[in-house]
Amino acid sequence: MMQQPPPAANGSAAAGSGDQQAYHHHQQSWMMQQGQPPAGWNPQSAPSLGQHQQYGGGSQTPGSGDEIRSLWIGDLQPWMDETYLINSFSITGEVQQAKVIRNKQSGFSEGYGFIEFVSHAAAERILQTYNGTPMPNSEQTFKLNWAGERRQSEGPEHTVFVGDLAPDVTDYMLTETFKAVYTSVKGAKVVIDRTTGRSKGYGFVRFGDESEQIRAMTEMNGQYCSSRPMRTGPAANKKPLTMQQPGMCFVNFVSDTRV
DNA sequence: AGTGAGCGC
Repeated sequence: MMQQPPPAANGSAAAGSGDQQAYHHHQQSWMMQQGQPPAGWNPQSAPSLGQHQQYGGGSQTPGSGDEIRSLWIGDLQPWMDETYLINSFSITGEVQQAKVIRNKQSGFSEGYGFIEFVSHAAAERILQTYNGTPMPNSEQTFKLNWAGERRQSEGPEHTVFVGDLAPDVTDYMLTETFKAVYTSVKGAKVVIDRTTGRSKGYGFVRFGDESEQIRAMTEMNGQYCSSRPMRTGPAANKKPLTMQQPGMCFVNFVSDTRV
């Protein structure tokens, strides 16, 4: 059944063990090029049907086996496979295996996956260190979270839609642009086309404070982020907080003033 | 161009 994993996979772990806090160099890579597959990427051999590759060994099961050692990772581009994920964290020497979830029919990546580390502590360290930092060979940043959880539910949030974004605007830039003005900003997300890896030119900013959200919709309209003025407006809420009666259409709280 | 979306395909 389970044979020894390829030596190469474990080799990196061995090499990286020891004291390695040199995780990454966190730079603002706003100026990076649009995400492109690395040179080695071969589109012809893209989806390998039926092959679920897992790298690294699960041989060493340290200490308490019930603790969560896996992280969920999202915003993956089609060319980001298990090897890419392993390599992304191999410097830590703490990654054990990675799995990209693929569509069974097409074999294409679903855009997310799971990475297992040697321990809960290791996984937590990686989560803290890497989340939100630039991914190798990509303009995107790591989107990590604990496996087994649903999306982070940080309570009720108030969201503003932001359009007309310049192509280089990242989550970080958008977040900071609003944070500079509004203290309750929880984060921002620029919508990325998963197939191209490029920004769709719009995104969302989440506020903890509703009054700030309301203000931001008008105050930030026309303000610059990167090279272009933004356009702000109410965000259509696709995840209703409560069940609503079917067929019953609730009031529009905000008049649609976007043009 | 224009209202994301992500837990084991």
